[in-house]
Amino acid sequence: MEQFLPVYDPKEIEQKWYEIWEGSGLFSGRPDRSAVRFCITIPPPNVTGTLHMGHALNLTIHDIVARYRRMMGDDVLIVPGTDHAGIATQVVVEKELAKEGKTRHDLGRDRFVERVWQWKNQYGGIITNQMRRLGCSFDWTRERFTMDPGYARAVLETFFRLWQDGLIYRGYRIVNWCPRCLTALSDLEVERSEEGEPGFLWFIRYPLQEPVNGRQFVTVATTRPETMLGDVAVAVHPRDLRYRDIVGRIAVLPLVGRLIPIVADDAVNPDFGTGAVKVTPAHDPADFEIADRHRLPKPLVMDERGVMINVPQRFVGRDRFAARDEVVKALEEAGLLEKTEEYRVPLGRCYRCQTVVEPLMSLQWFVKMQPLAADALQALRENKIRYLPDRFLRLTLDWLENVKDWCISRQIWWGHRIPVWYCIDCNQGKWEKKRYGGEERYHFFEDAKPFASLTTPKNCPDCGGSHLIQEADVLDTWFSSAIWPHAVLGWPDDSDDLKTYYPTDLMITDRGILHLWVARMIMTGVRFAGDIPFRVVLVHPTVLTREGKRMSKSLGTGIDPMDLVGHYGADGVRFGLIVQAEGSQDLRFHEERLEMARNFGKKLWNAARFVYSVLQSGPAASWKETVDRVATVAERWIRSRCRRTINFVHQCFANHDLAEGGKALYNFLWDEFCDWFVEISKPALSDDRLAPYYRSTLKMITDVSLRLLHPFMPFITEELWHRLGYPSDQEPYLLVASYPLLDLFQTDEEAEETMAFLTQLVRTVRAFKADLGMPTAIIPLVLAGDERQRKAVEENLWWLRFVGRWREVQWMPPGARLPHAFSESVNGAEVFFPLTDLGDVSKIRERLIKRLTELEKERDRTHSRLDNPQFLEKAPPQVVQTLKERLTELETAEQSLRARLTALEELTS
RNA sequence: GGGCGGUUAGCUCAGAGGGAGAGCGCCUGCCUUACAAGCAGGAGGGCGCAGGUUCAAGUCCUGCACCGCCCACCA
Repeated sequence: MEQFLPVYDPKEIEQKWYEIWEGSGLFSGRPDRSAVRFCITIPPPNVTGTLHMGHALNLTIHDIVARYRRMMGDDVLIVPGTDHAGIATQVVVEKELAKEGKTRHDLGRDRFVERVWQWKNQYGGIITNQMRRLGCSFDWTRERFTMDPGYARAVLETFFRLWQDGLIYRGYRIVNWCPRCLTALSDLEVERSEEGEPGFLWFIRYPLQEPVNGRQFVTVATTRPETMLGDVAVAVHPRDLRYRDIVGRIAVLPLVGRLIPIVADDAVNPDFGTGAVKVTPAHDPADFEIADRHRLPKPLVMDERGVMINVPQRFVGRDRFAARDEVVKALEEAGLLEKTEEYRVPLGRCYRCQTVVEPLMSLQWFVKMQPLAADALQALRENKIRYLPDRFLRLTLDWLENVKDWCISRQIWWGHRIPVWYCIDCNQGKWEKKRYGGEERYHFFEDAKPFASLTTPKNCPDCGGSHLIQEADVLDTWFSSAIWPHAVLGWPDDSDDLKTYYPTDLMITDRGILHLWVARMIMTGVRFAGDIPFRVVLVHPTVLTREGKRMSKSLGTGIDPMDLVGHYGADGVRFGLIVQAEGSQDLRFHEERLEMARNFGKKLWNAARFVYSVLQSGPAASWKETVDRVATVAERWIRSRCRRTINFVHQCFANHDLAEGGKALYNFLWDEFCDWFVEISKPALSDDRLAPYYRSTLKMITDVSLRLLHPFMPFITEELWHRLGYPSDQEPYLLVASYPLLDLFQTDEEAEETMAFLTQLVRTVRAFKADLGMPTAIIPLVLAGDERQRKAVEENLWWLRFVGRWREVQWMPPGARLPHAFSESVNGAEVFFPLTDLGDVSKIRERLIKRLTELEKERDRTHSRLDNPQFLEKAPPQVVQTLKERLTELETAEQSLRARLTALEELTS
């Protein structure tokens, strides 16, 4: 056994153990072993990132579960990895370039992508090292990155199969466009605030070409007047009587002079604004559909940067917001602005850079979602995947039932380039060279014919020509993460890992990415890997600030978990976080909880130090000898309590209720083991007849406790386990030691009952002394009670005197009273304090009176319930019975309380 | 606009039909030979509001209020 360090220093032990563990290879999955498999693929964080509190909680849950299963003997595989996070990473590197006064276009595509790789190689390890610092026992030999060659192959394969199944198409649609990132975004990548953002609703008069029944113009309302330059119609509801006579007539588009029809369309809400709406197909999704229905053109009036194009000279080249002001001004000048109202505008913002997203018509790639959603829906309806809490299943079903096609193309450079090529020769007249974002490139029209290929083709499959141009766009990052579980296990190859570990057991995630990611994994898993990707989706709380706000770096409300690890140790952060993650409630993070966890660590350390010194001080009996003999009540009690704790913790793991499990261990170790058993063991250890057995019990309970706690606090438990000399050839590390099972100890009702009586006795005496201001005094006692109680006290007097600071105890028969003494009753037994001078008894009197009032209240309540004939008639007899017993108890307690009060008065008068 | 959560001690949260709980914080006393990041004792609650069901309601039902999340093209 090593020498024991005097103080607990997390820093010293955490790094050491992680290196030893990782070096031991015990984190690795072992398909060759015959064991129950347990596999999780972690949600890969962005390579660009550093860990935030949400990750810390997520990873802690992963690792607690992983360590538990490993100790239960399973073949555990937790696959870690990172996501290339297309836009996010590109934005970071672009910012770096900006500092050098460059843009990505200065470098060009290839050099820029190279630069991102450099950046990834330099900083990509930060976040995985942070996982290590947290203690995550993941299989780093299987670490994956979503742009690794193998993974890229899986991504392309997925695209290719979708292509072959006819689920990929290209076309003009209104997409969410970020004019800063210069790319399309999926609906899920756009953030919208609940109540919109402050803005205006402008009412614009569109003159009619010819007056109708005296009407000169039609007024439309809009929040985006600049888009009117691209209007192709005015629409009204077909049954709107106000406008019935102008439907089919022609209006003159102000500022432009274009003649546009007035059409009737169901999509118009007659109750909004004036009931007449301008139709701008290229810049509004609803208008796009109206235009389709009425065969109207779709002119673009804004380019990819949000700059006005194809508009009258006055507005050309203006930014969209400047153009807005200018259009309003021009309308005012023309006397066509009827009025302006303040209005909250529902705006979307880019989830990466917070720029206001522009609905913009552009040529994009889409996945037809319905067939994929159908696959997922079927699996979910067959209850193949359990959601915890299960309400999230409903949410997912709703989303899948209403899913819309997925825009998967992104106009950025960092990502998986879409494996589609165009033949220049076959597509004559269907392309042009175009400057795009400062870069010259081929632009293929909607009717150009591309082909998909898994490898870079040399020749056109149709004409054999070699003038091939690859699609410039890359795939949405979520396209590649959608295949994560099977792809990291080796798909599309039929690898050993895939065969062994797929479907995985758990998906542990925040609810924020339930659709963005989890639902899509189910779709691709079912379709391409032939089965659901995971059996259980565990949705954990979202970590909020203590005020209940979102944690975010930009708001300055984020907390760096690594700072916390520095302060409280990884064990402290893990434990402090997990006990806060109760239920499915969001978690308002309180650092005080980490303090609690750190204190717990120190408590554990000191308890172990005590056990260590005890084991040094003399021989321990074997465990067999210890249990085979007639043991003391305290030993039987701690074994019984320990068994209940083991049972409870297993249940908690089964229910994925880790907070409860952690708290149960905290309570067992602190309240029962440290506060009682360790104290009781002190006098036992100075008794030669008991010492060897108590050494043995302390050793055993400590061993079991460290095992139980290891998943939650891996470092300190491993360290203590070694310092106390528990490792063996079969169990070299606590990491792979067996998790305690129920058959280790037996429950012992009798011992628990006796101990409840004895500890209550001790507490009562302590409270009495505290009230008198003499807590450390050693006082004599006289007890009155039945034979069992007398026997219990006498057999345990050796420790009762120590922990309770009693002097001597005299015994009287039950019911007997010691005259001129104050008394308290405990479980029907009576404790007398034969003190000649009680001193100041005001506190005692106060307490007695308070308790009496409470008793009276409860007695009255109980009484009136028992007086109620309906209650007696309808309530289950058992309930009535226990209530009757309760009443008797209350009455006795009240009597003795009154007697005690009287005695107190007599004593002090 | 629709949907889903939440409202219990000063704070963060458990409790899901029959005697209101934990941690932290607070008060009092203790440097008791593992531990003052500790030990011992204690105070503190109309369980959001209003109805209803029931012998019995934090607990079930209805409505309302406030907080938070998700979804939706209402310009």
